[in-house]
Amino acid sequence: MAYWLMKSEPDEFGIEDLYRSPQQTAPWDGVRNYQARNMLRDQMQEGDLVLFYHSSCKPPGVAGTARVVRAGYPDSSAWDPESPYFDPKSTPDNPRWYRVDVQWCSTFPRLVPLDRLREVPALAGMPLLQKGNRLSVMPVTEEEWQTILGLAGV
DNA sequence: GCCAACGTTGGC
DNA sequence: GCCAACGTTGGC
Repeated sequence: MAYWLMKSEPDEFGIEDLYRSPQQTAPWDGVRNYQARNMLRDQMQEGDLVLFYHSSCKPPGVAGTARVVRAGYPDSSAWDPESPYFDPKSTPDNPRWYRVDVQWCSTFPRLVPLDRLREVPALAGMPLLQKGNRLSVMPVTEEEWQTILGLAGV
């Protein structure tokens, strides 16, 4: 089983939106970056655990956890002309983009802010904290996972 | 709103 | 295949 961190803007889709989804489950779609796509398509497996990160908000940080309940499958929003994620280069016969389904697991009693993550030496290697990193899906080590859950007080 | 960093596009 | 221009991300 692997651990991941996934970013979402809470104005668009935050952990409360996942909590309120049917079966507390939602597709994680709209990822349009090849590096992230490869992880969604090739690596993320049912049962993997996810840190749900809130970005582009005040303050940004880890808001809770989720679980992958369906491994990578084609992101049909790419061939929906009505979707903001429409990409005419992706077709059902030759899908370019992928998504997974995630289910809500926990909302932290308090968000663990990005500032706090930066203070912890054990987390210094996280891609999230590297200058210029823009990946919206990234792997997390078990040690990092445990450290962040510790910071969240859970 | 700014801007650094990075990815993508397209002319050549 | 290079690289300048442009678009996007996301913290500040």
